[in-house]
Amino acid sequence: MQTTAQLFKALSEEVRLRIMALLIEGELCVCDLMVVLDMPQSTISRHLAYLRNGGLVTGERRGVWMYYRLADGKNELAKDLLRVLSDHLLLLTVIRQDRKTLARYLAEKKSDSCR
Amino acid sequence: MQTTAQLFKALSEEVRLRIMALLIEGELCVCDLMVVLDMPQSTISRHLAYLRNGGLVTGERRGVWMYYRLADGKNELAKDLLRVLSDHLLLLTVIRQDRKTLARYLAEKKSDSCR
DNA sequence: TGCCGATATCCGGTTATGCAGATATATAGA
DNA sequence: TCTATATATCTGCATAACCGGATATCGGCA
Repeated sequence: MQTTAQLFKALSEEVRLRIMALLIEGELCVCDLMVVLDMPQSTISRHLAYLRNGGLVTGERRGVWMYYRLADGKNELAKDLLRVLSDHLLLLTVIRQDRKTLARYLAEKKSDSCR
Repeated sequence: MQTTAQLFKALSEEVRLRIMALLIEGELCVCDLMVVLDMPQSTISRHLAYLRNGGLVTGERRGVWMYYRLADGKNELAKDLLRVLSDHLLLLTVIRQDRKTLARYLAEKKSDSCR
């Protein structure tokens, strides 16, 4: 119950929805998100912590970088919500814009480096 | 976008999830919810306002009483979420307990009166 | 019109959450 | 071990949301 409310709370914030939408495309590290969303590192990191606690994303350290991806965990509700949500998010202007920014950024970015 | 986040925020609170679960059974007035949830009127009313603003429920005045029901509105996301959510809520202990309390209360309650 | 009960909104106090800069932790490489 | 970089957490402050009691609004009825 507590957990269910927490799951919704994790999704109740614009920045976090934008992060979720970007992660639908595939895993990203914190510095990728900083660039695409143009926000300070501490802000990104704290929002990721919310999503992590809500069981929506998982982080994996790979060398210096933390890569985040959508959680494909045991949480049935999270999975169902994500399916419904992703269809919806793709219709929104902000999200489409973010995706374009991400694509442009990934194209320029040297592989293996984060800058 | 704003609206999407607001929708999740409306569902990010235990009391509001409990209200939603009770309304799945059918429409209820504020005083019904006061009895079942055992909370002061102002609290119930304010939570209903959140749900109303999120487009999740609608209220209809009938005489002195306001009856609330799940919104079957134009909001596609809300509809999808509700479908997913209701399956999930029925598994939770708190929700099952509330339903029992509601059933007992409705059985005793004189029809047409609110007490 | 005037009263009463049902509901919505206001008030104040407390707690949670937002942000951004500062600091701590962890890893890679010299 | 020392340094540099990436990320997480802490700090301080502003805003929003919680709660419950008090007050305002609205409909029904005399």
